[in-house]
Amino acid sequence: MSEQPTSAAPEASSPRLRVAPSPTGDPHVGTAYMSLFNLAFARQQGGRFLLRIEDTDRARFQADSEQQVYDTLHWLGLTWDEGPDVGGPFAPYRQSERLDTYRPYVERLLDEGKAYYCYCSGERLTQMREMQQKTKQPTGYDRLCHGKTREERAELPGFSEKDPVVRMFIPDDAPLTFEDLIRGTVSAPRPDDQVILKADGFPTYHMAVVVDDHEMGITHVVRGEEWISSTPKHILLYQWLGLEPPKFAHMPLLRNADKSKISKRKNPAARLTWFREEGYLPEALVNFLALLAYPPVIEEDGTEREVFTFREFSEGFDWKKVNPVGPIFDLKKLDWLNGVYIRELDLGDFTSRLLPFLERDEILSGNPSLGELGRLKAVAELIQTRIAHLNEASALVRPFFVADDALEIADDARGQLKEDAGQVLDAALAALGDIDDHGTGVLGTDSGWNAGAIEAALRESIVEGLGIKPKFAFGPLRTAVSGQRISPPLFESMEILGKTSTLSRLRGLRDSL
RNA sequence: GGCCCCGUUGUGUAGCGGCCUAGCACGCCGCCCUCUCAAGGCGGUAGCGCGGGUUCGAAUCCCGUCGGGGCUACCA
Repeated sequence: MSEQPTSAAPEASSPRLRVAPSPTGDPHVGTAYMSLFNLAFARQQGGRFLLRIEDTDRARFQADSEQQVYDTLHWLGLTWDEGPDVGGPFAPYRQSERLDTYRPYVERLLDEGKAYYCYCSGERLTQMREMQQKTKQPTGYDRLCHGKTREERAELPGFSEKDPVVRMFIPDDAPLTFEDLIRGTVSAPRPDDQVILKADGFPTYHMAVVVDDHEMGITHVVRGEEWISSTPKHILLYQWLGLEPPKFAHMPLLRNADKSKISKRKNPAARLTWFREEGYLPEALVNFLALLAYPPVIEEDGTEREVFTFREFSEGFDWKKVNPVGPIFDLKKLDWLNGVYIRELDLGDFTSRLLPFLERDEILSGNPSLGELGRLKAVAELIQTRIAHLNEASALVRPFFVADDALEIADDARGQLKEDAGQVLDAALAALGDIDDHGTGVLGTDSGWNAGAIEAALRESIVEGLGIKPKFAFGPLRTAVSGQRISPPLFESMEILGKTSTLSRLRGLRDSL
């Protein structure tokens, strides 16, 4: 193309990076991973980060996928400066809307003999490939169509009546090495005559990516390692078109436990939406993703710190520090990190992040009352150190929001009860019955019914009075109050439930023995 | 099959010729704390794939080998 948009292109000092997912299903964790590293560098350099939708594969296209990409990346806080939804100086950012853009580039390559039409049928290509594999030949198009007119080609077998595709005519001296920001000098396989324009008129990835990256002023192409082998095709296209190639950084691939490339089939965590469903905090996931293939932050005193913000990650970012080894996507550390972030949340924030999960699990409505929120906050404080995922909250919170007579006693909790359970419950009923639960403070907030008083009364009557060890003394009470074998701290739970509810539950279990 | 990328405890990493009897984090195991479960504290387990070189000296450099992965589409 003669009039390249050099005037509109940004200064060399201002990097422009992009992530370019395909809308072919649930957004992939790899997209977030690539976005994170792209963004870290872009922000550090004061450059721009854009989102481009690569929807050239019409067969695998899924309409709702694009919106999911927006949602999940927004959720993670990995936001873009230009994209299909927000626009930008190089719109449109959806390849299906840029078909006219690619055509002149293809025409030019055709005119100059760097590309040619291919009329081979799919069957012929498949057969050819199988034969090559069988005879242990390198696979690749055999150039049957090269230099032939449609008519000449039609005489030969394996001819397709459909519109022809356009293929690159790869020269013998095609450059096979390039500089990679992460790996240094990299050599890649010699390409075969790659299709650049499909029969349906859509460009393939290889054509579109080069044209778009150029037209959008992309300075750094950061993508997965799987693209190393096709980089020579892209470099060749840049060369043919007289364009300056961008810098390349090929990130290691995330792996399944068996070390294969991470896939949705083998790993539920390959789906980005999964993390939100499971109750992971976006900041924890971002931190975790950064830690894969990248070292911790080094403190002034030389110690390492693995918990850090995106900002810290971005400020110290260096391609040289990226480990080219593909990490196994092992969630253990993410679970720990998630707990760390959960504990760091202030109580109000933590409480409100619980809401969607409690609504989903039908513990609270989408519009809880002030009283419910107050109680939830009190419960939240008790469970904040006790959950690693937000979706674990429901089981612990539920007993606080069910009617006393609707509380279910879990089988394992009931099974733990010993013969002295009745005796313990009776003693508790008597001891707690004596506590005055009327408000005594200025606002009626200080009550005799508080965890300290409850604990003192129960210890006196059961531990000291009956001589039962604390561990066994409180088990039946826990079962009565929560219906569970494990629960938030007992005395605090009783305080939150209130005297009436607590006694009612103790009596309920007592009566069912 | 061909081409390419990669190789430090179970996982993620530090290390870039002597500071390494290989550090850190997670996990796992044990102990402490304790009304359950967590959280927290303390301690422990486990690694340079292998074989040759180079060198006074190698996890660090070179070669080979083995192993894993990716690509090899009118998918990205």
